[in-house]
Amino acid sequence: MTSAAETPGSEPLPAVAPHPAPAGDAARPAGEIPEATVARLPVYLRALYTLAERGTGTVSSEELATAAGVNSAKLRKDLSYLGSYGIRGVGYDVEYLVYQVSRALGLTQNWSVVIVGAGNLGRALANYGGFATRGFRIAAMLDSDPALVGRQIGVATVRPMSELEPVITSNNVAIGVIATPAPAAQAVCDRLVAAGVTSILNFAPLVLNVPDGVDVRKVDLSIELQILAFHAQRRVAMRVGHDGESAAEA
Amino acid sequence: MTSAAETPGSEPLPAVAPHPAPAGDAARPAGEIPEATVARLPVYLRALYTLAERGTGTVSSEELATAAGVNSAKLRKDLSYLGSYGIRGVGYDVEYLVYQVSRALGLTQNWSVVIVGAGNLGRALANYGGFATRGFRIAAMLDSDPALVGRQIGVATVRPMSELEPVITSNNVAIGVIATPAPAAQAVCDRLVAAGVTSILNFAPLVLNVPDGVDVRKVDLSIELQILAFHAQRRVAMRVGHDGESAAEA
DNA sequence: GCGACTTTGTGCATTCATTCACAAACGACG
DNA sequence: CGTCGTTTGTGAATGAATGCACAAAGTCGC
Repeated sequence: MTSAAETPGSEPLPAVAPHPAPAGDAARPAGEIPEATVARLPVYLRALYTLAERGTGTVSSEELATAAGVNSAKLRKDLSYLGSYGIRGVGYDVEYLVYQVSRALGLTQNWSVVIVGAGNLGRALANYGGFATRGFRIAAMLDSDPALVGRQIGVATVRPMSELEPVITSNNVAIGVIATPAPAAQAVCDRLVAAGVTSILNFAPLVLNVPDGVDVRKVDLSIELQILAFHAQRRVAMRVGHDGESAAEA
Repeated sequence: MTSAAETPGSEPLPAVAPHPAPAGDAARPAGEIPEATVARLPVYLRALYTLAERGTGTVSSEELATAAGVNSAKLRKDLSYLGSYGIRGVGYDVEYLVYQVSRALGLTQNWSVVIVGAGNLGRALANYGGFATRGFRIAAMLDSDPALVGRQIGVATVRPMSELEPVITSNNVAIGVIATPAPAAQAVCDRLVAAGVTSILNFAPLVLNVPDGVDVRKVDLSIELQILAFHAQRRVAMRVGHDGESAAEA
């Protein structure tokens, strides 16, 4: 009973439906998925992949929520923005939900990515397996350091910065990853944007300036650590405060 | 980043509060700082450091907000949670505000950090300058691979996993960074928690299970890319919809 | 075919976050 | 010393996200 979870009854469930929308599930309410939901969909997707590998055919919102670390009402509401893909009394078909979430996230098409900066971080990214398996292809890896150019890193070979524009246009690259030191990042960003990149993932510790229509997300180790420090500090302060006064409740 | 920028000159400005509030008291105005604000404080802090290096003495909420990429009302409200540290008609004293934000975030004390996993990512972290300059000290770097043990990476030498517990207790480590492959992460996490770590920064692509009282933040490349893909897809869909082709829905 | 049981999807209340808009506070200047 | 322009700090309004609680919709046993 691992697979064989075809949609019961009427709908034949197309394995892959790139463009055309089947009349049945076109019930996207208004097309608008809240940002907070979008941020959680990849987490659900990963949990679903894990379940699928384990051979699970269907999963309840409760189980999936636990696996994803959220509460079940939130998960159901999140999924409801994509459509009504569960079966009451049963749960969600894992494979079908994988497809629907992937489609909602835009992962049914392949995305080409360039990574700029082949330092430690760039290398870590290039070697990170999670890229290819989710529909992201590293079109090129670039660095301004001649000593690095030509080196093979993961599946990519480091190329000189001069190839940035041609690589982007010829591969139709929409996503750029900036893994350079901070001083170089804005200039790199400008070149990416000028070459047509509209989505940027920035690892350099600064605020990038981009024109409207360009989407930037940042990943910043230092910021995450500082947030942790804040909570750690507060924990300590609370403990001291409670111990100092009489502990009312334990 | 050398913090030894020359003093702005206008004011001597001691390390503690000048006029408004008495020095170093623990009397936080109203205690609770919203989570969203905490997440932005490090951004402000970095912008402030940049301004300080440039020799700027005071900054208005408008300027600082621009530098940090937020709107000025939000910035003022955020800062107001820390106290009333601006001067009306003038702005904020940069150095003073650096101190206040640092204190709010708990960065006036030093935090010891262990990094588990000396692969590409772990190495990138160890070489990342942003650690030491913000009050974070790498107490140790650990890896289970004997081939890596003993290698010098940045300021740290890779040690065997067996030293995890002693290092944590003897250095009073409160923060652990997990930069291992996903399959190893939960076990590492359990050991960190058992050894007394209460704050964890997780780079492994899975949801960690921790007891109450332990704070986990995750950084996930794959998730960020997927969020970018979602928006990129929507941009394309909108453009197509406008041009006339009817593949917009679903 | 029917009732008991399970689980989804969602209306609603509540909490959290953002933004507006303005009075109060400040320096400058004559 | 009073007026003027500037900028903060914050009530109040708006908007987004969360979580509860339950009806609707399904399965399963008999």
